[in-house]
Amino acid sequence: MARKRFDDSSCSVARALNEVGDWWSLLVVLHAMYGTRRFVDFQQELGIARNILCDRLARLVDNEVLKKVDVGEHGSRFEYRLTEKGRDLFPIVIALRQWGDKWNPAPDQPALDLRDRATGRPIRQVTVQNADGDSLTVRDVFVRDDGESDTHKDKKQVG
Amino acid sequence: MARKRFDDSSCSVARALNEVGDWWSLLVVLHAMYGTRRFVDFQQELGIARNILCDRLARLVDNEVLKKVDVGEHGSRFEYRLTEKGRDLFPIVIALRQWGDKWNPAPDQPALDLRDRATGRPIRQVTVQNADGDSLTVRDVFVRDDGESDTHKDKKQVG
DNA sequence: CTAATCTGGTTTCTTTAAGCAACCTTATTT
DNA sequence: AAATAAGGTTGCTTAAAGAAACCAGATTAG
Repeated sequence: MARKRFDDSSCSVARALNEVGDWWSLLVVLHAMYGTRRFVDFQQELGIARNILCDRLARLVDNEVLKKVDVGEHGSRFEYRLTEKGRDLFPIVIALRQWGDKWNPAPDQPALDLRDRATGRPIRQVTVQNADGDSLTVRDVFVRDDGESDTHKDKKQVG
Repeated sequence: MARKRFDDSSCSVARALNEVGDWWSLLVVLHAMYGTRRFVDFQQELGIARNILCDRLARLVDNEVLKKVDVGEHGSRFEYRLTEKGRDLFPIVIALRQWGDKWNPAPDQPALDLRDRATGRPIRQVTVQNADGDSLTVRDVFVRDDGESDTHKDKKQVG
């Protein structure tokens, strides 16, 4: 597995995937959102190998998605907490969850029922929206070229 | 790399990552959204090894994210097109792009300027919203337990 | 009509990462 | 004082990723 790196890619999706796009990283972030903070807890909840967890935590800390906090009464006790950058992954995690619930629902259990703490009402489906808040599909969006004026040329479709 | 599978995981995020959570799959989907449909085009645009591309395309087809269309005049010409399930990954891809643009902006190029085809105005930041359309953070959301009544117990924080 | 090229792969080989288990060090608990 | 817990590290095995060569059927060029 000589993984290809995307650090230098001009595509921000590729660069994002470089930081959180492997099998474990987003799950670590997800569990951090659930409230998990300790090495052993991540390890047990995820069933991840310890050396891999070490590596992932270190990379997430390097990338400033997590921060390692010395919470040791006398050292040697740590917590991994989400940074703002990490918390900003929230829409991505939720969108993934909703996509999974929609297209690969668990055979038995119902989907997690996520709600607004303030009102107790369910959250909305995560969507891409225009300035008015209307949901958009792939086909409704185009890439505006760098110096594009008001005349529309061929509008490229895009993700 | 004896990768761990999450097919059977009760967590829909894990199951989603099982389908599109590896380094290449989401990039293939992204380029499909850009309009790419042919094997060679994916290969050149992504710089992916051909055998890996084969594998990823096959898996995405298996998972019904893509469909393989025989567009051959006399066979032996194929296109890979997004299914509805695949197109439904749009918010995830856009959220990833926005996250990448925000936290790891490309040194030189500006971020892609995505706009609503109908109005020409920029799209919004993808967020998690409550029923009224207000944006929510991790802390604003909780998991409602299965048979939870109206009395609130400990509301678990969640992603 | 033949040779070159394109498309969509498959095969082989090498490198590297994932997984597992054992071990280790510094607290803290019993 | 011995046992346990936290947070790793080390070494080994397995499996996946990458590179490059090869291949067969269709198309195009000469």
